[in-house]
Amino acid sequence: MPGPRRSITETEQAIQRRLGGLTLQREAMAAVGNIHRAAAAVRQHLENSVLRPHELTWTGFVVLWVLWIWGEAETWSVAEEAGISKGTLTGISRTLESRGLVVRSAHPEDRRRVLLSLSPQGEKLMEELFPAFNEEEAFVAAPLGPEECLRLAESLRAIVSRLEEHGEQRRRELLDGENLAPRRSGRRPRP
Amino acid sequence: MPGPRRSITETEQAIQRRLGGLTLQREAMAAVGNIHRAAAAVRQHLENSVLRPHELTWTGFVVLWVLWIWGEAETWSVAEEAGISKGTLTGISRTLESRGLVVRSAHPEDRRRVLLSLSPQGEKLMEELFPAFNEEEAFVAAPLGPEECLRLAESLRAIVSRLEEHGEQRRRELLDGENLAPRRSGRRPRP
DNA sequence: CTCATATCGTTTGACATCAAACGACTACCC
DNA sequence: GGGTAGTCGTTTGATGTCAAACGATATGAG
Repeated sequence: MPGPRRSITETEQAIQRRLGGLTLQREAMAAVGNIHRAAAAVRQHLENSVLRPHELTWTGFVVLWVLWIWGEAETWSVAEEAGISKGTLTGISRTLESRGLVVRSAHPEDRRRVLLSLSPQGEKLMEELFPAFNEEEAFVAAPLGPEECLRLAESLRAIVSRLEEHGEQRRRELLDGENLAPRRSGRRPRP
Repeated sequence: MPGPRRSITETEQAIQRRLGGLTLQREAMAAVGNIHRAAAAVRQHLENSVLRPHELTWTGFVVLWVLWIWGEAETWSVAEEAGISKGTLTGISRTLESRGLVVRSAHPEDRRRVLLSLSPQGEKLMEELFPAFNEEEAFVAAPLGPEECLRLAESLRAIVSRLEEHGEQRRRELLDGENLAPRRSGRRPRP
């Protein structure tokens, strides 16, 4: 870490100064802001400690993890669990398959669908990787202690559940009137 | 939300089954796993509610936010605060500059450096965008209540601080012996 | 002054990422 | 049994992402 990086405390003080006048929900802002800071910091650490020696990207690992936990699954379900779009999963699973970690097989009853599962080699990798990964999870969470970890997990779970249950409706309400132009990027209709 | 998505509770039960045999730090795993689930869910919600009508990406917004809070800053510092690499920032600031939201100016004493700041237009956008953004932060954090928000923020801050203080050393220890091949992707040395 | 070394932001190449468009396929209706 | 409406995974195009290489500039030593 080379430069004089601003600490998280300094950042929060600067926010206070900047927002001196405005009336805002400071608690929610602190919580949500720190979720992202923590997620980025933890992801960076895990990528550069556990994953890099195996040349695995974060998302690649998440996909392997999903298949390890849930076993063989259809692609749409894997994308959902991994939190990525189905288009992204196409690329990821292509990469993982080329490395021999994942097997793609046809659905027996519907030729549109594809089933993903771990290869024996992928299974073996996860058995080695997961304990190391968990070791680093414990390292980053060390200052918290078991009880605080569980309370943290519980609070975060409440946020995820809220969005699972009410997020889509909320977005509909917010954007109802507004005419959403189609995304600027993405495939173009043929002329 | 089309398909029968697995809930976060179902996921945690599946993890329990899969890891029945192994000895693991379950509390840390639950905490860290939920940090990422929550971060992804919240980011998705904010992108698709507040940011999309303005055609802003998440990272673009974060960069604007950093400049808004801190004022004019050098690029390396902005990249650090935004949690992205300096190479990525080059692209982002190019995009934001082309939209007239950000101004790039030369450092008065060092012609290698570049200073970034918000344009008046960018300033105006943030004054409009930030309250809306904060409103959605409050929406996602609604089930928690102010005290729980602050406790959540505090726990996350402890994790970020731990990595700020001990992360690099930890990675050095873990990877010391291992010979890290240079990243597969990235620019190649010319022949 | 000169030359080596360090550091800045940019470029590069490989891949990730999203949503819309698409082709292949299934399912339903009459 | 012939259309057609819906759903699957893939392709596409724009942008994001990283770390190493790079060119331009600054700094320091002799």
